[in-house]
Amino acid sequence: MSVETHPELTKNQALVFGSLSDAGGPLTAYAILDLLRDSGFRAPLQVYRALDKLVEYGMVHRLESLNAFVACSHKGCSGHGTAAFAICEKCGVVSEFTPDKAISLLREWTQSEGFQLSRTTIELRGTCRQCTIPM
Amino acid sequence: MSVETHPELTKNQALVFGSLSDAGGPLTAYAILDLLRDSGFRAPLQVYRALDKLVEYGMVHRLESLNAFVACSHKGCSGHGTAAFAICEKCGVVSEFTPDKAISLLREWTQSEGFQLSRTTIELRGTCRQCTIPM
DNA sequence: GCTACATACGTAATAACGTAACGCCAGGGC
DNA sequence: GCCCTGGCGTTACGTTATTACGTATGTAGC
Repeated sequence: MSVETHPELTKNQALVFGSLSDAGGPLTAYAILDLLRDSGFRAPLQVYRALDKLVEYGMVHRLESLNAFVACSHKGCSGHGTAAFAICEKCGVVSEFTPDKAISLLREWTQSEGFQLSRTTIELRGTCRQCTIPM
Repeated sequence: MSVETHPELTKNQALVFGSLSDAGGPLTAYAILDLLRDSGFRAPLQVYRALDKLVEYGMVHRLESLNAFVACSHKGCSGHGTAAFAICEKCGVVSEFTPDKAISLLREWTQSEGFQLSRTTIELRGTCRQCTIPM
């Protein structure tokens, strides 16, 4: 896997990716739509189509437990292994990390079961350090 | 944690749990609502309220990536450690398992980050053994 | 008994999330 | 030119989840 830059993004894809990058955190599809109304977006499908591609390219992750999307924390990321997310329920901050060892244990289980793995979702909910005993 | 039976379920909770147990697989809240119309259910909230409690009791799991719910595979389950789910995208079968080692590795990460973990979601998407090369 | 509180419940309305179906247009291969 | 593909715009719709309000029932304190 190279450190290649993105496939050329279309205008809509670039706008959506820009919103997510600027936000620095998760946004729902409808929040993105609202942000991009001034840029000419009118319908959810415009957002979802762009998000589908961005997720496919590995530049954006979907947070299933939030119905939201977040730009991959690796700059200019063009795809890498499975990521996990820690989501603070107090402040909403999302931290992305790659628990390779845990993921390979999960992969071992799938192999022993004959399960062909295509996508892995790992999301941890809780309270981040900042929000516990904030003094 | 004892092998105690459930907290007494209310009528609605018992109906919802019954639907999920009988189904033997995941159901959406609205699918449950339809199944229970004859039992007097009229509105989504009746289902969601029961599901909230059942999830709290550990008797039902929510599958985030499916927006669906499934009865815990342990009979008379009254709560146990974090579970993971393998979801076959061909046949829809969901297998529950408990990857303790992977989970403790994730927990190690949260501890090193000072993240207070409250809930862990692990969902694997792919194709089950039955559905790969079905002959 | 009576009040205060908590929990479950029923209903209506609405918000939030996601998709199907249609048609248009631009670019590339041949 | 002709066909194919991919992205786009729009309308309408389907699915998932919650807010808000009112009622009923049980129980602890007095």
